[in-house]
Amino acid sequence: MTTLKDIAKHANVSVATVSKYLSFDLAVKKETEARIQAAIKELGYVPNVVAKALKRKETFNVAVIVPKINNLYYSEITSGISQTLGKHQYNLFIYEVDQLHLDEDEILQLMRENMIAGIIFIGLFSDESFKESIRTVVGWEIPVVYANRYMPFDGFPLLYPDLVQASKLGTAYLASKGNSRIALVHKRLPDRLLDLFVEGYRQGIEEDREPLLVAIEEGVDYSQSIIPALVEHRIDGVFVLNELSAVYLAKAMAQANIRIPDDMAVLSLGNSLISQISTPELTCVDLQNRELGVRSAEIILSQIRKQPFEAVTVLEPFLVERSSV
Amino acid sequence: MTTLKDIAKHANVSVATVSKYLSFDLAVKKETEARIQAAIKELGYVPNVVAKALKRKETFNVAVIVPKINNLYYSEITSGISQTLGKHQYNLFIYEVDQLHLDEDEILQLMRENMIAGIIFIGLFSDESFKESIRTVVGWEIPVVYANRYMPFDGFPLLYPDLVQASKLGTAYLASKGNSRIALVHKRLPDRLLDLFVEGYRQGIEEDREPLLVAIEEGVDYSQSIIPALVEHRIDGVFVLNELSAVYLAKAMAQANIRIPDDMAVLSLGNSLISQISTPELTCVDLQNRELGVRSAEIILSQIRKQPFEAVTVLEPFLVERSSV
DNA sequence: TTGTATGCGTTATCAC
DNA sequence: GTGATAACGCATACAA
Repeated sequence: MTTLKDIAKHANVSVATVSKYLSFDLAVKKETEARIQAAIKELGYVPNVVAKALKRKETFNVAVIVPKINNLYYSEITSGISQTLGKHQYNLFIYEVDQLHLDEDEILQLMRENMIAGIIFIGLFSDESFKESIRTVVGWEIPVVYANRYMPFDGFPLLYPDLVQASKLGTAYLASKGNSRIALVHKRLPDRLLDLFVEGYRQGIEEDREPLLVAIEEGVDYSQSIIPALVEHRIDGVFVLNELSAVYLAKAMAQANIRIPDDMAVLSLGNSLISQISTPELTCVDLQNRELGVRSAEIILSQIRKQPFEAVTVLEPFLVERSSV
Repeated sequence: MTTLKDIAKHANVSVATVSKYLSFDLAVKKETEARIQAAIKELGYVPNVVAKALKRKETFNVAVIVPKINNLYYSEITSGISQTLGKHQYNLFIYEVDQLHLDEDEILQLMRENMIAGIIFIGLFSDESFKESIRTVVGWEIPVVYANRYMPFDGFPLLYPDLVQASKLGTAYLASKGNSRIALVHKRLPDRLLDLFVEGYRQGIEEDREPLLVAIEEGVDYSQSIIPALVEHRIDGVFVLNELSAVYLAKAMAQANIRIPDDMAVLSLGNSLISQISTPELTCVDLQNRELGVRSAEIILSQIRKQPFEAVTVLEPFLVERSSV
């Protein structure tokens, strides 16, 4: 392993000169530059980022804490993060909380021990996961962003899709296709979030009417509980607030001989591969997950570099037409 | 930031004592132990892994180099790796070559600069991606494994599924369900791999007969080119060597009013969520991707710890019955 | 324009 | 059992 010292000796200059030259801190004479460059090439110098980090008290590593890696929803976000960090020469640590047997506190401990430059938390829709952890980390003055989870600003940068707009877009589209009795189907969701969707629904149908809300309990049989509820209320269009559930619901409809979209239209929230693969292919609202990742990374980088950044970033969803509405 | 030095001062012992005590190198007196523990608690000591790495010339970071993060096939492997590394207190760096604008050499350079403890390359089926990079890294004496890609042993540990067995399992299952004219449908694949699948096919049908091989070119319309070929040869069962292609093929069949499995059975290679979601749900051969990840991580750890490890690990696939065969 | 010296927080080698 | 002290590879304040 050749070090700065070796280069310095070989080039007949001091370590400081080489160090400064390499970090563009110092204009050296053409001649010294040549000698340094020659030494670097001859000896095959590889800078030691670890030593640099120790000295500078700062690494080039950013951590992403994510509920699940093997899930297209999250991995789209992660991929956006990876792309952006890579572009700026930052490395990406991934911690999958689901699989890791460590609890959150242990993970956070790891962050400090490793002098992580910043942490991106990717939250669940369904609860305020990580919120306490984020508070802790903020207390340590480590740059943080909280992505994917809607909540009022609480001192750390937030990024999430505009859920009201998403709901409005979806509902309006269903309505525009002649569906007048639209249900919102969702997995367990806190009231605060559900209210957002209901608000968007109202804006979408341009009337002051409440949608039928159907909750999917864990492990239910769609044909036993969801479908009958929809039929009973003579629903002609469903907006499913979870992509996978939309797929399963569409399957259950097919089994029950309900034609999509003629008997009932199905629109899903989220646009990963699975909406495309489903039969029929699902019309959906795209939440811009990749962009969410990209922006999260940008905000973390701004913080690390002590540049200004947005406290709250709201992503604008858009509609993707396929054949289920 | 409190350091060993602070602890030492506060506990009235030397840095060396604290260091050794904390790394279980030294049996200290009950009394000194108490004082050290008290100091650690009072001052809130957090060990500095970066300093440790510099001193020990070795980090606890393992890198995974993967073609694509947001792909269930790869992310299942990655998740297995993450789980296993986490269990052993190693951190996981992820580099997505597709998205990163860096080329492979730059990524490798990063590995050295960061004193990565080991690298797991996840290869493509379709070509010997990364092979040259791996050679380079081996030259640097960094522990390496090559996962997912079949090839003869070449000096570094290999892990891959038993493709012959996978093909045999699938073919035999198709045959057992009364399908006698079975085609192998695949995306571009090197001959060496294709031979493996053909070999498995032979073992599966227990006859010395060649299967019909249908190649899917990039961007083709399944109903225009693949389906007619299958119909023309009066195929009654297809084994699709790529999960996503299987889904698209099933879709195309439905459009062409070919009933699955009655007119034609479809079996896919790979068992991610998408086989389950497809209509009909696809019977498939599971390649054990998560287990592949787990074992890859174990082998990297063995290398890092200079323990013995398997040079070649072959994963045994198994059949998952659903309704497309 | 270049060099000297010090320290980042830890481990490891001695010595006591 | 415990303590000085010298590295690890680099950056930087201060000299020259």
